[in-house]
Amino acid sequence: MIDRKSPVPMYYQIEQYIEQLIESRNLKSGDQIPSEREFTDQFHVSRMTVRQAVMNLVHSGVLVRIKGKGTFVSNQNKIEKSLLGLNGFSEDMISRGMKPGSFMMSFARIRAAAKVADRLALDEHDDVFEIKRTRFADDEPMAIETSYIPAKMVPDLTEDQVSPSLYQYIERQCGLPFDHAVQSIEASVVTAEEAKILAIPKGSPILLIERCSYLKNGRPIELTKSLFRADRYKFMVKLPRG
Amino acid sequence: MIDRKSPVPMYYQIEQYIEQLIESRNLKSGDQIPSEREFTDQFHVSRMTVRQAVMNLVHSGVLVRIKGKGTFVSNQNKIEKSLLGLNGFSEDMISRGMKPGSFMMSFARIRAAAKVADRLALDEHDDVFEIKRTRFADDEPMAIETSYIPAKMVPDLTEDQVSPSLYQYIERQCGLPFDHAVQSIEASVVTAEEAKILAIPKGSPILLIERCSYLKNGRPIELTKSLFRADRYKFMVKLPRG
DNA sequence: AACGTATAGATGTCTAGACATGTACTTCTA
DNA sequence: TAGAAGTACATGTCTAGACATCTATACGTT
Repeated sequence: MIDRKSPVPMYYQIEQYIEQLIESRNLKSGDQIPSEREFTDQFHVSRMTVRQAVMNLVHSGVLVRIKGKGTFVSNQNKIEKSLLGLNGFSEDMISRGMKPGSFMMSFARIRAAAKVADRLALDEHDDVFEIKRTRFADDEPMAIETSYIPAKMVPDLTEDQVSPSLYQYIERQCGLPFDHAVQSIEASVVTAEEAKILAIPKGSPILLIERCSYLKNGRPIELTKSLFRADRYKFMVKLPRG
Repeated sequence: MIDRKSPVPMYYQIEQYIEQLIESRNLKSGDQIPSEREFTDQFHVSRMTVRQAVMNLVHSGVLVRIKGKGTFVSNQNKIEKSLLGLNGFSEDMISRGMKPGSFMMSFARIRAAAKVADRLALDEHDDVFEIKRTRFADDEPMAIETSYIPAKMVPDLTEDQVSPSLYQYIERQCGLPFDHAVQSIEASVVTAEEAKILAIPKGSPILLIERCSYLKNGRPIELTKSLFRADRYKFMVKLPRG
């Protein structure tokens, strides 16, 4: 179970062992894991080494410790998790218990406008894919979304690949791992045209969300501007301690 | 510097000492902090105790360690940090390069309304402090803020303590460490009364932000509802990888 | 000048204990 | 029967070391 001769530190092997127990559903949310003493006996390592493994998992939110009681698998549910992380529209709607839908209004390869080129750190003459979609939740229009993606990063992008999940295509097919996104949220009121698409009265308040996603290497990979109906959509986010 | 008789653990005292060095700009971004050995000599504690303090700050992103070289203050710049973390109005405005101001409209100890009691996990008959403030940025009204704090958690709260920094009072004076906050952001339009306070036209769009802060022990400690002028304020957030 | 070795000093991993504190339960006592 | 005391066991804090590994530098040797 634990290889003392391995160059992989023992505390890390124990970490992986615990995570694997959770992954394989041998331990479920809220379950108590073996005590430090039990791990000490099981793996023949000192208590401090067990603690190092367990504390790492506590810091990353996988486990929760309660003094005098024990250590438990975090029941940080999916909705909490989705508040913390980077998700596309579909994942967002699913975590809210709604059925996501999408209608592509246009898909084109165009020269990047100055503002877009600036945000995506491109030269003026570089191309981007521009994807305009109306987004639905439970078959009602929820948002208007316009995405820009540098053509040189994802040269073979087609309309078909966008539909299932743009994020998964970029991450898995292209092997470009996401790192984080910076999002800005403003309030505004709809124009007549937007009101028509979203099926809401003229002058209704809307949430204007702009998101720029970055890869692990620091390069921006996607800029998305979204207009959400304010009567149906509330943006939620969980902020860790400052 | 370090009080061995204090019930506050030594590793935590060391944590606060290091954070204070950074706060007071004695240590700047990228600076190397004293080595574990030096702290051991300075505070007469064992190396493992120093490590516990330092590793906590590494896990929370304040410090970065490089094997064989040393431990350094994270150069995650302020604006990045403020996007990721939990900040009060004043910190938020300062990180935007504006001068924060505040006018207290009311400060009272009242019975919690049902909605507030629910969010703060209180009984119906529990008291809360209600703090209503108009917030200014560069001497112009920017937001209307109403905060609720359970009276039993902070029984001795007075108007004077709120003014400099409510967060610091709770965290340092009361010894109640924050863990995270959950924030929801909606768009709406102002009422006549609100428009007057914020000095904007009737029917202007506003950002309605509700924040509930939680302590390390999981208990909610603060509920704040804010109305921000949409023409001046944009909410920004950094989302780590999903 | 280029390369390899030695060394100092930093963090990384690990041990085998100690006592403190909180929780749950049992047992004793008034 | 209610409350106090005890006890088992959990995590929390802390020690004084050990050896490993990595970085940077100094110093020889070729």
